Amino acid sequence: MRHIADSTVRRLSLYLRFLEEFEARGHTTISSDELAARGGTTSAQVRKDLSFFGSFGKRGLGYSVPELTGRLRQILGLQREWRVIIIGAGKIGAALAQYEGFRQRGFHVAAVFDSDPAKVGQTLDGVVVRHVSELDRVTALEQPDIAVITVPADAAQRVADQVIDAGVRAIMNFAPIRLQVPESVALKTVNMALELEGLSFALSNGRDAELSGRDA
Amino acid sequence: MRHIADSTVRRLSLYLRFLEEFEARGHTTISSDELAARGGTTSAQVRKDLSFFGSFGKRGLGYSVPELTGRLRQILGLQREWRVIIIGAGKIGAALAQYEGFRQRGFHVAAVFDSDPAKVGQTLDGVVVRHVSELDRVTALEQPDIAVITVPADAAQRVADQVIDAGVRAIMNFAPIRLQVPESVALKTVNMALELEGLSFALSNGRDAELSGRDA
DNA sequence: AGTAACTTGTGAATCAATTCACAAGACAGC
DNA sequence: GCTGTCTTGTGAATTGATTCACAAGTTACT
Repeated sequence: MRHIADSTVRRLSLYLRFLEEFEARGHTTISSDELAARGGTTSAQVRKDLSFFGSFGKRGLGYSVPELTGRLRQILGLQREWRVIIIGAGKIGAALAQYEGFRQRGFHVAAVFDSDPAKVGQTLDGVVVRHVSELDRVTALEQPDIAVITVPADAAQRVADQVIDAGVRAIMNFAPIRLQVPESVALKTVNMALELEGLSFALSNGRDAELSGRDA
Repeated sequence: MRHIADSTVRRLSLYLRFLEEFEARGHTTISSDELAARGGTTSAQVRKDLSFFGSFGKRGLGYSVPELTGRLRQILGLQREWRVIIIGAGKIGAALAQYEGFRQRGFHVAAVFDSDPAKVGQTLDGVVVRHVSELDRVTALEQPDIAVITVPADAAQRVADQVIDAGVRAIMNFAPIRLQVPESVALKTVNMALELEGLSFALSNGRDAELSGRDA
């Protein structure tokens, strides 16, 4: 398969959301135009995004909502359940552990770890917080797919190395640091301060220096 | 000023971080090459990013660390303090209210709101949670610059309209929904589920369908 | 069966971002 | 002050993403 841009994958996720809404409302078909309007893009963009993966529509008719929903789930790998571990049970880690949006979409929080003995043993939405010393043992047992790192910046790289050694191939990093990971490991970093600075820039430089990012 | 890409602004924020590290270590000058290596990009990219705003370096020498630091702060609008309000004192709202990274970078949480009477009156890191019915009154008084929206999806648009009416010109949205805002309002949306689905895609499609996003 | 009204899928064209490559400036050593 | 070594700043070239535009299907209607 040829290279798929991150922006394309992000839009596919959005399309899936909208399709689920349409499905709930009983619509059985949808046009690229309707999907585009809902997602703030153009019909050509929608068709191009889908064309990377095949031809799912019928000319003159549009797309079957259930079929396209299924295809997108398949493309995005959402047909199976992914096992997630969270390392760092601070404010953000705890919030994520209890976030319903994850479970709903098939991301199962299999374990939560922290280095603070005061936090170990606490229960977050049914999952007990374990001490990080158990990380290797539990990881070997649970075979998690994704590690969410919500530890302080100075511990993040160490934790990343550890979970990669243990076989984790996808990391979502909330520490404000650029993690070094091998080519074979997928990495996404969410940095709140960076986002806020984007807003600060926009406010300071007016609407001419417009945001071209994820939001229109 | 001509249009500045979101990706450029994001990199400028990163350069600023690295400069602060270099400054702390006592370095007085830095080359575009060093900055690039630290940020996972190329020296040409660094110079091009900076060139949108002026010429801050000396040929043969590089950049003065304190000077470039100051320039970047100025460009990003970080010389002043920004007043932030958070609407929604749930898990994520509370975590953000107490996040040190904000304060450190000049983002001052001026007020937190929630609609749940049980939450109203609680204190988050020195800020009392107020009832949303006070939103208009407090906003008129405090004149916040940025609103962080951490309410459920079905309330997010209503809250956005309300703060925009009240004069807020930048919104950071954590609700999993596409907010409609006027051209003149800067908007950033952070959607955790979307990010996780990006990882799910990467895991399902191997390293060929590589992430081209913020992480290398 | 023929016509009109739709809508997809996709090469070609355009627009945007990144990388190349080099002239021009700055300093150090002699 | 001349030579050699750096490193910036920036047009030009390249690479990548989006938009255009239209042939090719599909259905509904007559």
